[in-house]
Amino acid sequence: MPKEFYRGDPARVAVKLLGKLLVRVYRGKRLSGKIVETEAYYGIEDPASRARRGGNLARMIYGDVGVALIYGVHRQWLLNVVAHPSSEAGAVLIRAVEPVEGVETTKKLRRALELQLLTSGPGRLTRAMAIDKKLHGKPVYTTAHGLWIEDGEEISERQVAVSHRIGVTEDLPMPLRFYIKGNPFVSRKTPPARL
DNA sequence: CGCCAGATTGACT
DNA sequence: GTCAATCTGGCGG
Repeated sequence: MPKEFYRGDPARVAVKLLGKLLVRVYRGKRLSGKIVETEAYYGIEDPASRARRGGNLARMIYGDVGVALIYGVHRQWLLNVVAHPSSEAGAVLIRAVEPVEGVETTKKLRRALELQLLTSGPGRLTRAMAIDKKLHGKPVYTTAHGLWIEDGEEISERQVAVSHRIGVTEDLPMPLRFYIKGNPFVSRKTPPARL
C-alpha cells in the first residue's frame, strides 16, 4: 500500500486495513497473513494512547505516517502503523491476522501451537512473524525492510464488526476495534464494559 | 539506575 | 473463572 493509504482518520485506516496482507520476509521466505482485526488509537486526547505518555512513541504518533511503531508490553511486541490526517496524530494496532504464507515457519517460531492460536492476538502474531524492535520506525509502504502491507481481499462494509478496544483501562466513548465478522482468527476476548 | 504501569498471555485455584 | 510472570518505556533521583 502506498504511503498515502495511511493518511486519514485512524479509525478509517483501521477499517481499510482489514483484508490486506501483512507480509514479512524472514530468512528469504515470505511469511504473510490476512489482517482480520485492528484497533485505532489517537493522540493525547485518547486516554489509551501511548501518545499520552510523551517521549519517543508520542513523537512518532504525531510524526510521519506509514511507519511501523513497535513497542513492548508484557514481554510481547505490539505492531502499530502510524496513520492520521496531515498534522494530526494516530496509529492503528494490528491485533490479529489469518496465516496465509509460510505457515510452517510460523509454527516453528511459535513452537507447535494450534493453527488458530498462532496469530490471533497482537503479541502472538508478532512472535509468529518474527516482528520485533529491529523493525521499529521502518516504513511499511516499501518492501525495503522485509515488512510491508499488500493489497488483499476486498472486504465489504457489512462484513466488518466493531466493538470497544480490548484491554484498555479507559476507552473513548466510540468503538474503535474493527474485525472481520465470523473470522476464526479474531482474538477471542470480549471487550470490557466501557466507562 | 530504580520504580511503576501496562494496547498480554498462558497456567492454574 | 483468577492471577502472576516478565519486559519495555517514561520518569524521577
